[in-house]
Amino acid sequence: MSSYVVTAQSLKAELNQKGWRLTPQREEILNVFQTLKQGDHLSAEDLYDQLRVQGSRTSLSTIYRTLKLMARMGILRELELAEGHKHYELIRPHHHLVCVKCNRIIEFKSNSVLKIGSKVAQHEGYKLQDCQLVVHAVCPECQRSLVFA
Amino acid sequence: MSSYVVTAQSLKAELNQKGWRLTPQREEILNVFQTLKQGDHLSAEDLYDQLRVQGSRTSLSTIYRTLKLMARMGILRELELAEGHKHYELIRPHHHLVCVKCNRIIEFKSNSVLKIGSKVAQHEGYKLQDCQLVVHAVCPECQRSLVFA
DNA sequence: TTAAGTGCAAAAACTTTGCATATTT
DNA sequence: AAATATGCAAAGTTTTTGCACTTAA
Repeated sequence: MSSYVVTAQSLKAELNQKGWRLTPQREEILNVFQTLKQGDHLSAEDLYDQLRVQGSRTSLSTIYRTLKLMARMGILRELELAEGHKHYELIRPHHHLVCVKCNRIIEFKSNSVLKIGSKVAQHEGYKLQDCQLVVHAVCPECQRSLVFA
Repeated sequence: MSSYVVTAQSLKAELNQKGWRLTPQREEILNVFQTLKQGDHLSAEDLYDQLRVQGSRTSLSTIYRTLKLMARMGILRELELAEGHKHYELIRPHHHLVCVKCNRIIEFKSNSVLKIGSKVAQHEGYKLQDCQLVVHAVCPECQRSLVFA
């Protein structure tokens, strides 16, 4: 998977190779994801707000376009862990344990899962881009609470 | 995972236990999923159309409400495999290999994945509800085509 | 009987698009 | 210079909600 280390440089190279361009907006967006702490993911709106805080004037349209582009390129992973809208994060090999009641998320790693994903992809002649296990479960606190018990 | 065999009866029991009700609409919706062939998933709109064909007058509102309810109960699995809207299917232990370019989907099984999921959940004190691996990759046809190459 | 569920229509939330302008290559 | 990208505003989709009426338990 090519995306373990994406830099503005490598992004530019990859874009140019396809006749596309590295714009300040795309670079800013990549930068936000790169400086995000592990386990965080952003929605389009989150990203918009964050960029505003940094003084950027990038529009929501551009954000949506860029998010989709980078997801297609295999740089960002699109997540639908909780209710509502999509979230994005840089593709890194890790997985999610999500509480179906309170949406709390624990991140974990597993080489075995990656191996299984690679094997399946290879078996079908697919070229692997990302491999993500989502475990839905009820966290200890929610098991004790009576809400939706 | 309790949902391997959901029947109208067991659904009614589970609902009543929480002070909720089994309505004709909920039963119809469950029935559509039960008669769906393996590998199929429905969006809210799909389900609405299908119910219409069968002569049901169930509203879209009710469909959305029921889908969300059954997903929370651990009967349905919420999927966000392709672009656009959510899809739903009965929870069965299986996984998805998705082409990131054409969205073609191959379904596969893996006991190892389930084992990993169970172990992680248990380790954190979570009560397992569902465990799903999604492998994103490029299918052979799309590797050959030049679109987004 | 009565609390939960439904349908409708309206609103909200999220995402995409057309077009004129600005920018990378 | 030429084609791609952006911003804006408008439109499109998908999902949620308020409320009066209905219905399962």
